[in-house]
Amino acid sequence: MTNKKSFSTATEDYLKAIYHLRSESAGVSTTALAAEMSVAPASATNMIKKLAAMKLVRHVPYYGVELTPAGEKIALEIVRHHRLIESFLHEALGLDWDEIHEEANKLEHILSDNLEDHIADFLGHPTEDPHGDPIPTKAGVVSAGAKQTLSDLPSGTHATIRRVRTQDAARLRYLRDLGLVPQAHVHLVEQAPFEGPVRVRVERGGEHSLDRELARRIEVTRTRPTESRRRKTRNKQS
Amino acid sequence: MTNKKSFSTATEDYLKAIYHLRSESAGVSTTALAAEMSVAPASATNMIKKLAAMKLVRHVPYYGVELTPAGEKIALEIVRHHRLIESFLHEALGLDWDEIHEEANKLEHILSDNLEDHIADFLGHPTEDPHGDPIPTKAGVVSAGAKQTLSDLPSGTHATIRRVRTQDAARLRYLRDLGLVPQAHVHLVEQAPFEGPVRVRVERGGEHSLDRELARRIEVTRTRPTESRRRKTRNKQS
DNA sequence: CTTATAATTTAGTCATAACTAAATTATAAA
DNA sequence: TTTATAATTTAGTTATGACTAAATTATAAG
Repeated sequence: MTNKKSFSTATEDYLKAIYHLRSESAGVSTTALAAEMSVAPASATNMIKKLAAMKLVRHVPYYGVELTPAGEKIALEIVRHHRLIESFLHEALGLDWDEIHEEANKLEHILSDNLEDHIADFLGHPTEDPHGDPIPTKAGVVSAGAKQTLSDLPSGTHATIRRVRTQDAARLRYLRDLGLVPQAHVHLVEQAPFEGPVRVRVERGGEHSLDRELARRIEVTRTRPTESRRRKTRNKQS
Repeated sequence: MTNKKSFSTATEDYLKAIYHLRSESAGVSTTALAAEMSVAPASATNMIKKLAAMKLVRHVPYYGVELTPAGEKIALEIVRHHRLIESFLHEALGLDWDEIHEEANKLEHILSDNLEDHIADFLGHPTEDPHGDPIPTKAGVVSAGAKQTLSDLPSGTHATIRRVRTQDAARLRYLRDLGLVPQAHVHLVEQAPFEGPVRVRVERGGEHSLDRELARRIEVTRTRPTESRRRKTRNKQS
């Protein structure tokens, strides 16, 4: 039980990147991986070969890579670490939600099992981080996202924000200032045609126009305007 | 103001080790440094030359190294990080005091200025960590230790434990079980001759014999017997 | 004053993970 | 089908920081 293999920071980062880039259809291309890692394509090729030798990825030259079960296990562990740390930094230490991603990128690699458990206990075993990203369980189970985005909603509908898919600090600050954070209730006022902006009213906030690109990064679930919403009181979801 | 140089983990660890090994008199020997770093002497020599080239240490071949002001500044920053993290892990997350040293050894290198500040705020800017080790200020000021140890106390005296100078997990667990932790009040029952054991009674704990070697690692300040102690023991001199 | 021993340094290797430049393969256009 | 372009891989280099073996320097004993 003491034989928990240890991998380099670089190895873990590549596996995490592949995990984030993967899609159902095809493998992850060398170029995409290199871009995600901010590294020259040749460097990615090199690393891919090492990962393949370690049986953490499958590599079909000129086609792409995909994670093996062993590789995915490590990737999920890192993602769990990352999101637990983000939650902790936000909840316990009051870091802003645009600061936590970069910190977590460094801390995720040196989080011991023991410390991970203490943090999870402290937080009450959360299932999502401050951006609404699901936190994999220790066993490696991730709750499926597959949500609508602000960009998909018909105008006139109401929704609750569930997840904000960006780690860009400037965008995150902007969205926070607008009140567009997970659990916020919004009313979709208008969808401009021709991929134009989306107009939303934020409960307890103003009305704002959002770039379509950004709107697509905001995942929501539709909600009906509730009694409590109309009365401006807190509402409990079932 | 954005130009804060960044050093490798290895560099920081060597500087910290030199800081811990330094004495007023002489430089730190290559062998001692290599031992502290668990590295071959030749590796230490190599690193010393790099550190000297970076003007972080002064090196007199075959004599030893010592930190330059620049090197000491970095060492103190790492020591501050280390002790703040130890405090945080203990206070906020409830890790045992024998677990925190190893965790802090990893975390100290990747603590951002921002996170450091948040942690210090959270803890209320403590001046000592859970072992009683002083936490350097941001400016690099360390409160002097220079205390008596349990080994120096005349028998019959009372004292308060101020600092426990070991990071060995097993010893720390042992001392904690005996109640020999900072702020604990003790009564020195007997000093056995010929470097024999030290017998102490711990307030709200039992009476124990401590190896002289270990006793020397426990720093104390003399205190007069408290009300509660006097009522119980009815035993004084001084 | 030599010599044995201990400490230290030098020299040369290895592994990791980045880089550039050149070669190769795949894909799309003419 | 040939060819231009884009993607990918190969080859060789670099910087860190560890290692061993050999050479050097300092120290203490006879």
